Amino acid sequence: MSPVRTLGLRSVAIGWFIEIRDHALFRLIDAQMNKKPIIEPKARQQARVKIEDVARKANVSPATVSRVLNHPEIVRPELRDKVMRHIADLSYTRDSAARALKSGRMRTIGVIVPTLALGIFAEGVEALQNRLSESGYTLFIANSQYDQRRELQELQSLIERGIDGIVLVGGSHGRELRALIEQAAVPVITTYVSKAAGGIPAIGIDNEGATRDMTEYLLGLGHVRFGVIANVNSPSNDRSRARLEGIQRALAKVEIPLKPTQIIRTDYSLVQGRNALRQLLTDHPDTTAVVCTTDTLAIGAMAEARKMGSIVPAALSITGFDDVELAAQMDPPLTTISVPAAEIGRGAADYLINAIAGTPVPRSVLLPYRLVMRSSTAPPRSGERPARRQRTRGQ
Amino acid sequence: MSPVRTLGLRSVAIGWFIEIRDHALFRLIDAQMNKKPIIEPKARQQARVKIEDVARKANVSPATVSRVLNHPEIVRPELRDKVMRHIADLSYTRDSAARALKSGRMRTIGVIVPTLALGIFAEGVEALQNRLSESGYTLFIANSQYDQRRELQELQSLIERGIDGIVLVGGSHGRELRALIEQAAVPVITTYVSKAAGGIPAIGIDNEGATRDMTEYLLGLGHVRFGVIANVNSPSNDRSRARLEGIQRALAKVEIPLKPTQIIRTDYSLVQGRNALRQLLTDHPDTTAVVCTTDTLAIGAMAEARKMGSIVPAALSITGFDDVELAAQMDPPLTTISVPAAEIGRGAADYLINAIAGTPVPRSVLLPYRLVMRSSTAPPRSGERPARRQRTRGQ
DNA sequence: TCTGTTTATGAAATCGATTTCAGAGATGCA
DNA sequence: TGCATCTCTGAAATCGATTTCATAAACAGA
Repeated sequence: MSPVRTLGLRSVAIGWFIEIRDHALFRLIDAQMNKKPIIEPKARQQARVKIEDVARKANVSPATVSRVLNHPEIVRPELRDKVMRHIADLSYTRDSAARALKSGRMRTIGVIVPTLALGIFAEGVEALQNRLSESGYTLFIANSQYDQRRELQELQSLIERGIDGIVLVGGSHGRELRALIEQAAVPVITTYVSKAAGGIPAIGIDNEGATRDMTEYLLGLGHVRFGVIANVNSPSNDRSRARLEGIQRALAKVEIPLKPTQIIRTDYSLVQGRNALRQLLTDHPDTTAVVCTTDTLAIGAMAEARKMGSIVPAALSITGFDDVELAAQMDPPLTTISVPAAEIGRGAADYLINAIAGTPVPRSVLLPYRLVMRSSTAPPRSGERPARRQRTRGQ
Repeated sequence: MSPVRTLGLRSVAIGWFIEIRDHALFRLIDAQMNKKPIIEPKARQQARVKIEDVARKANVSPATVSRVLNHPEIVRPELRDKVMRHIADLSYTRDSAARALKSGRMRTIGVIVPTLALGIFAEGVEALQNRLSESGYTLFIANSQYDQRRELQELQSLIERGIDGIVLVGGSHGRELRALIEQAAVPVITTYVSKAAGGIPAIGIDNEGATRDMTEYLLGLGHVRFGVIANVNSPSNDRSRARLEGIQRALAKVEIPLKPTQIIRTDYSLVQGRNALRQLLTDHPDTTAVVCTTDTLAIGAMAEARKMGSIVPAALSITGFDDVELAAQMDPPLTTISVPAAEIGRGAADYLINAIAGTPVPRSVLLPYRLVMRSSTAPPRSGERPARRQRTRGQ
């Protein structure tokens, strides 16, 4: 192919319409034009056992074998047994591609999570897979690294794969993504949130409500000088933003100001939690309560507090969000919000299975969270306002 | 269907051959016989755009459209552009089932991990998926919950799906599983170990060597009274067994006895680590070094040590394995073995991609681990033997 | 024994994309 | 100009399982 032709194609393609260049197929075409070696299909190593082979050995027609597999009750028992024996003999398995082609069903669900590094997502995916597996579905997994553009690409790839349903995380997805889903006419559900943009059904908890509760609990203990550590840096993480809002609302309601410097906006990691707490206590040494939007940040904050000589909870109350396994084992154990990740995963699976079957399904499911009060929180040492109730706590 | 017939089939089926009952297809048949509603295929929501539609609109044959998509360089540029335009117009995507049926390639890899709850597996899967995605592959995920029987079932399901390659974890897999893989003629690689039964290629670290190093390091510090906490209860977890063996060999070499009561055999969890340490110190109060086969156990052990008033590392050295994010943030930071999980995932992906393409591939890959010396280890307070070198350590 | 019904099975069409094979048209050379 | 060669495109076969339709066999009732 001459360079001129390539140029011609390129300019035309760009000229028309920007979306054309994004078309999933074209990315592959580009790859091929650039001679990036796309893997060559290799000849099948050995003849696969086909339904016809079974049929021949059992002296029946392929149709009968198919019926034994798909509608055993309409085949005469002796014949059925004979066919089953031969199926086992040849250890025949059906070709799912052919099956999917004929039936139009892949029996496949896709999930796109921001990352698997978060235990809470890993747990949800595991529950999702287990439930799907019970119903004969298989799970495609992809991760977006909190990047909406990448989420869109992965989704495109999954849709091309012909998935029957898709599980997303969070409520903020671009219009492009919603259009893609709509056009593919694939059932979707988004998870870990209670509602999503564009009317996508959701299953999860009320993140804002949870931190509002948490903040009110701390207010109830008598705290007035708050600090917040929130991983709100990635635009697609609406969970943490909702959590931050919950804190802000609860404080606004009782007219306690929260200055920008009292909110550390950061990314997600233990080390970031450490740094955040250090900065917080440097800027506002009189802080008595730190609300974190994830346990990881809270655990980092606790580690740093210890290092800085600030006793938790006597001098400083710290709270988390997620209730990871470690939270209960910290010293002191961490007060946090428990998120029913496994239930979310199972619920998402059930939703999609029903939606695919055409069974009526609820639009969205709101699951309860639990405020788990442990010993990382206590009344402030000397409340400015009289503490409503003095609780004694261990450690 | 009459109950008699059902009975007949059952007894016959059981009578023949136990393996027959395990055949994947038969599980589905059972489900259907029991009238468990298997999801009914629903009619396609809307007529999907087919290659023929594009061909008609562009006034070419389906063959040409296919060529534009698969071998663009052999189509005349003007024609190619026209076809591409119509493809974009109709936002046509090919039916992957039909494609897979014709080409015999699904462009799909399957992975079966014991669980995703372990960060180290989640990390590996994430790296695996990312690398595969770059090459146009999609990843099926399944988990075995450390159950070999379940691993076999999931594998069967994946093979029926027509996967082009399979990633496993660990080196101990039943003969049935190996037979299944062999028969399906699917490239396979197992991960996190350096070698596997049945000649399955592996990519990972030398688990035994790692704990041997760790133990020798502790011996070098002057420790002689050891305790071991090992999650060796699940039969499929050969990693932890190898780790336990590494400890035993290192001690045997210097003729330090390790009584059965000095080895706590347990499951995998933080709480189990706590309990194990308590029991260890109850039975052997003079223990100075505890080697754990995972960080989670070690972290649990550290928490319990603190609670029991045993100062780490002054009174008790504790070591882990995996180097999870938290390990470095503990107080004191945990001495452990760093496992290159992401590298393992990437390596597995590369291996399979090459194997599928027919490129020669190495049989196995041994990756280096790192012994990360932190402050949870120190010379024993009063060495029986003279400590070779006194190190001062923080905290 | 014969007709009408039910039941069980086989032949053949079908799903959608890919690819072989053959032929139409363009081009090169004598 | 005529023949050979090359390039490009279309018709049709193909992948493997499912399912409709038709038919053979079995059976009931008269």
